[in-house]
Amino acid sequence: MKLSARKEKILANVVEHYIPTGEPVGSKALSEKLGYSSATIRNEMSELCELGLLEKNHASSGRIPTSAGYRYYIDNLMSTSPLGDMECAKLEAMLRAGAKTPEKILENAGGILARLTGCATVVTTPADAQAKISKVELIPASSKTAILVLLTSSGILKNCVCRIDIDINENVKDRFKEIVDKYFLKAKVAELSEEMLEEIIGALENEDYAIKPLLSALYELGKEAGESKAYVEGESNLLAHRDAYGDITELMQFLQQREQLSRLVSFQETPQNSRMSILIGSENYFAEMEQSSVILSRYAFGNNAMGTIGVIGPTRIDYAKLIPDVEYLTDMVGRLLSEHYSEDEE
Amino acid sequence: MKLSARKEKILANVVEHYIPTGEPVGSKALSEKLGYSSATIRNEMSELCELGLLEKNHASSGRIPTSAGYRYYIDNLMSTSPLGDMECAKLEAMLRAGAKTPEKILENAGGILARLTGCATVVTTPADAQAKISKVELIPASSKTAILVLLTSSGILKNCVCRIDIDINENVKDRFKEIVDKYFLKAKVAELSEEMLEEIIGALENEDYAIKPLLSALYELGKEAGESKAYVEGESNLLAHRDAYGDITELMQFLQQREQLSRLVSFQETPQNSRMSILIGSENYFAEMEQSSVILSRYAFGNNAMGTIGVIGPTRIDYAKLIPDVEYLTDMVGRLLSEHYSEDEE
DNA sequence: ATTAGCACTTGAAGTGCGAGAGTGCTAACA
DNA sequence: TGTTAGCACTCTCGCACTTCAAGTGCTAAT
Repeated sequence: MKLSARKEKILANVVEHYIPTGEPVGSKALSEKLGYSSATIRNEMSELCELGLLEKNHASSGRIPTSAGYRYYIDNLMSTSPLGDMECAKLEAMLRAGAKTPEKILENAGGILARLTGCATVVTTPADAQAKISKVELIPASSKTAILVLLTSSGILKNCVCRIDIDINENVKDRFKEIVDKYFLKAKVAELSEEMLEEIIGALENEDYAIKPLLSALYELGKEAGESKAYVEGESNLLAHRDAYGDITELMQFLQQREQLSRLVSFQETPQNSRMSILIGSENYFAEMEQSSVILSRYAFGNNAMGTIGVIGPTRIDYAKLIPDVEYLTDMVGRLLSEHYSEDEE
Repeated sequence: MKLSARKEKILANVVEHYIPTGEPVGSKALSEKLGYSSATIRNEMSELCELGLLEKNHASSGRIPTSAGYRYYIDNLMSTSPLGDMECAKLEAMLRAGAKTPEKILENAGGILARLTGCATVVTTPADAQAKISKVELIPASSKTAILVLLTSSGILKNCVCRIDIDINENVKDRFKEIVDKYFLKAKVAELSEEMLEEIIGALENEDYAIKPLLSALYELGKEAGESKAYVEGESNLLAHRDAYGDITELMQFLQQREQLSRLVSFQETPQNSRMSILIGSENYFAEMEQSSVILSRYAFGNNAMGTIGVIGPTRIDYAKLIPDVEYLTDMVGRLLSEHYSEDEE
């Protein structure tokens, strides 16, 4: 669908007026700005309504953009400008300030983005379903407690504490190492399965049966390394945009369900071509997100591991400003994480 | 302060009527219920107002309890009944379901309590400032990355990934172990200080200087083990109680600041006698919490480590129901964590 | 000490009305 | 044929006004 130049001008003006003010825009205001009479504008707007790009709140009020309207605007009309050097430097400094561990980098990034944009942000932990288990360590912490550490080929590291009911002596360690070498090492995390775990446990000899908890825990760690987990930050920022929502309670409740969020984010990953993904209002799969837009971008580090960072706000968020913000922050996060994990460069 | 039996009856009835309905209660309703004439009730209520236990929203509407009113009610008039066996069993099952790691136990408990109470919950990680560092492990993960593990005498375990710019060979390990043994092992985490860290780093010989990041990271881990961190769950539940708040935005924003929350919770720890702590409305130190109440309880496990679990809701929450809920859940969490960590029993 | 009665206060809810913004449609115009 | 002017119509919003119910404080009687 290609609009006439004049329709595009009108659409762009409606969007750009509506986003900051939240007020429906009428024909008169545009007529002054664009030099056509209000009647002409009205005719054009009426057609834009029929095309599904604009809509009215009630029979007689100004027009506001529909999801499709925003979509057309973003894809064809909007121009974004990259962040200024000053701002980049400031963000980088903030991001580096608390960057002691990968978890903190992500948490920090979410918080910074939330403050920067005044919206809620979602951050997912890095994961790579294609990664292979490259290292497993078992460290006795006390006589019957051990720490299990797992490292994948893409640089993802997971660990947990595990309790078993026997002494962790050399024998146990050896037996564990044997099983790990045979079944877990070099295995793709995506290919770990309940069945496989049960098979391994089933094959345990009697005296080795006590190490079952270790194997279960290891399996869990592997699974975790393959699946990214979503965290939300700055939800309360959305309360400031309450006027853009009918009832904001639904949305807030939705944002507290991590599994749902993971799905929300993973849905975006289908378009393989671009790193950015924008879903506007009704484009979102979830009914609770109908009045919201999501701007997502992927970060990557190490060998193929990646996660997502994004903002969630009302459909009338300032796309032109937020898109570069999100983009820059994901870049930085990827870079910081690489610095943390990489072995060879730097 | 001791009230007459009749005043107590009136106060109790006001509180018990106001909590579920949220409506100010007038003299007429009480007169029917208590058998005194409305005028008598009015006189008594007027005195309760002067005592600061009741107040009016506006010159001519029913009375509602003040913070002091709730306080008197809770301390002297309220009776709580323990949870039923059925409910206990259900909660225990839910809690055990996802209880694979200590972190998950806590997260899970927060979520369960939030759903159970319809309020926000706050959970702090276990910490013990008096604990000593009992074990430190350094595990090379790749040529220049290592995992650092720290265990305290009270059973708290912390770990992180650390990157240094030299190969982690036997030499480095030995040197690190030497320093750990000398300065960190058996040290109280509360006594770790920046100065001490700088002193240690200052004393490094040239060739050892590269292990500085390891020492910094270790210091951070020790600090973390001594300080508990607060997490909130179920904030969106508070939106359902919006009518109990003027503007809920302030509160929501407050709940997102982890440092503030830690303070909110640590303030409660002063009364050493009891495990439970209830702060009502203006009893809270923070202005943002003026319209909220907090019910906190401590869990403990292992050797002296403890944390807090609690609910946050409007001042007119159902104390009689929530107090046993919180109590039971903290007990369970303590027990579950003990099962995870304990070495000797079970 | 308790109660009945009465005047008064206050907020909530409903009504009516006019202003303002904006639309759709028709007819005139270049 | 595309554009514009004009007009009747619609809808929201704020304001003033009324009414109603609930509840109070106070005084006087019991």
